[in-house]
Amino acid sequence: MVRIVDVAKKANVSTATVSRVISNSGTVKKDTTERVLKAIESLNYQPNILARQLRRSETKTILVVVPDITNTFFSKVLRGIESVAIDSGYQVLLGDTLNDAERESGYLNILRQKKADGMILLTAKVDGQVVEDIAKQYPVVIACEYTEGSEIPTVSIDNVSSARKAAEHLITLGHRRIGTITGPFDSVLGRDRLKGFQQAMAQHGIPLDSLLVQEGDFSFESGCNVMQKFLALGVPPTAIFAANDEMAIGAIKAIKSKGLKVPEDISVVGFDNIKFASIFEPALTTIAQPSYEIGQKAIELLIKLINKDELDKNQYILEDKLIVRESSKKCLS
Amino acid sequence: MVRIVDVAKKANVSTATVSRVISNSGTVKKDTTERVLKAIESLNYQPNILARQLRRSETKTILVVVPDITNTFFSKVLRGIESVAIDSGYQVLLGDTLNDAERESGYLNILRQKKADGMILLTAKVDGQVVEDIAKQYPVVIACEYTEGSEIPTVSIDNVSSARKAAEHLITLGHRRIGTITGPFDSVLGRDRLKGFQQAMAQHGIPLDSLLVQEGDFSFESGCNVMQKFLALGVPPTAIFAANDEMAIGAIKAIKSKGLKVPEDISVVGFDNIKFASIFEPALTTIAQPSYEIGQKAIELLIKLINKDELDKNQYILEDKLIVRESSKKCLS
DNA sequence: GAATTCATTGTAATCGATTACATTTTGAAT
DNA sequence: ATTCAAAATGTAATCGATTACAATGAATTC
Repeated sequence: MVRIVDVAKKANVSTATVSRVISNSGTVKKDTTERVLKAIESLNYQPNILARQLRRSETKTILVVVPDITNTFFSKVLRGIESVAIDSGYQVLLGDTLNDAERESGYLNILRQKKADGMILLTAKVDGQVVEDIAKQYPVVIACEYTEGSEIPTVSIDNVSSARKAAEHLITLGHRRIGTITGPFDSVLGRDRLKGFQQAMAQHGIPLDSLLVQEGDFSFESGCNVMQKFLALGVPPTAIFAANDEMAIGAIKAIKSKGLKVPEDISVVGFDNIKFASIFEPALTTIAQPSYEIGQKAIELLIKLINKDELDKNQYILEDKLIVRESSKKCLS
Repeated sequence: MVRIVDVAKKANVSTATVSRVISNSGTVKKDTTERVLKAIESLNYQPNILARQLRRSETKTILVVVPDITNTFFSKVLRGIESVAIDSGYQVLLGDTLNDAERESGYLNILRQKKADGMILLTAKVDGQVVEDIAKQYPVVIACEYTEGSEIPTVSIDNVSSARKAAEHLITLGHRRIGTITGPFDSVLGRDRLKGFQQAMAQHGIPLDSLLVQEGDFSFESGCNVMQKFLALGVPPTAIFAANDEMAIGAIKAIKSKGLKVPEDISVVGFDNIKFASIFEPALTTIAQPSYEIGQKAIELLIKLINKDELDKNQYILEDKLIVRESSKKCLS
């Protein structure tokens, strides 16, 4: 292995000078620089990043904790994160929690052990206090989710108002008996989207039927299962608001397999606008989150935190958008 | 920051002893161990991984280079990799190349700089020789793709025979005029799947119409575009073999938008069996790759390489499976 | 009781780059 | 030619854990 001393020897300078050349400090004479560069080239020298990291105590790595990497919403956020990261000289360490709180907390140690300079959480299942504590000591940004009263910088859409918007869309179409497949109650996301749904219903004076509020876990399967329960009710809902697209698609599959049609018999609205939402048939009416941009903004904030720059604010709310496609329609009954 | 010397001082031992306790060397007396553990606990000490890495010159990190993280096939492979990695004490550094060769080669430096102990490539767009050279110096495993005559360990299915199987399925159904949407010709994957297709046609004595072989880039959009070209032909094909599911779904969308039906008018077969293949309508006939297992096997091999264990063989071919669903049907014309 | 072995612990070198501080060189000013 | 500041370079400490080697002490053997 070629070390900095080897380069120094070859170029007939000290290691300090070589290091200066590498880091472009600008204090090295032109011909010395050239000599060093030539030596680096001829030895095919690559600085040992570990040594640099130890000395500078920085890793140029950030940890991204994702609940489900196979969900294209998250993978798009991740892509936004990664591309800004690379351009800023950072690498991305991946943590896929499989929606498991224990696994999630395991990843927190990576920060404590200084294996990453900061962390972006795309999920927050573990105890809020634990995250708060970590965030006091290390740079942390939460994306997608948002915790009230927290000091941790956040990038997300306004989930409550988006969910309200989605529900209002259905109400405006004349639906009254609306079922909702929520996200897990132990996630803020799940709770917020339910809250928005409830607000819309309340504002239009529609009483809430607790049978029509069922918890899902953001998976296709859970959407399917919950919908089957709805369909088994004496009076099934005429419309469904699902807290994400995967569950919405699951619900539609369940509806279809009962011989019913979407949107003719039951309207369905999803959330996220994953890649597949527009491809699926019927194309899904959904709330479009600016996934890529959420990722970009999150990493920008994180890098500012790492550099101890001031943030102008703590909570960045990006614009969402209701995209009306084929899966929702006027209520006929 | 708490250092090992702080713990040593508090427990009244040397740093060596603390280190021994941490690494479970088993040579430390019971009550000393307890004393050290207590000190670690009370100081809330976490070893600085950077220092350990430098000293041991290992990072316990592996780099995974993916062509497209939003493709659920790759994210499932990635998930397989990550779960085995975590269980073996490794972390995953993510490299999303966006199908760009330049970006891909940028990631290779991570290995050279010792920021990862090894690498798994889920793509290989860069010059084969470059990869070969890297693989001579560092542990590298290629998954999904496979290069003939290479020394680099590989995990994949037999793409040629799988593609042949898919094409034969269509031929057996009576199709003769079969179009294929290939992967990019600069990827082995694209070439291998085309080769399988050609073999099947040749074996059944069906002459190849070069108009019916069109290059795609594995994206939904390219599937759509190529299909439109096929449909504009004087005699369009009665069946399509697409080199991955995303393109197959794109093709089906194009077919439907012309007012034609799948499989009644045109049969379509895909490749990969992504999450969405069974959900889409018509459910996609496709080749199922054991994505999760490919990931697991790849990381197992890589860890063996890192530990300089012997591999019993260099190329692991996993079982694929033709899954016949709704998108393919007997040829009527 | 001396010699030997083994278990336990300590001392200090080491990984390789960075950088504070020290020293030398350069060039301008007088 | 001398002085002095600025520029360029060098020396050596440093980051924090690991580990080769050394040292100590206890147990065992003869």
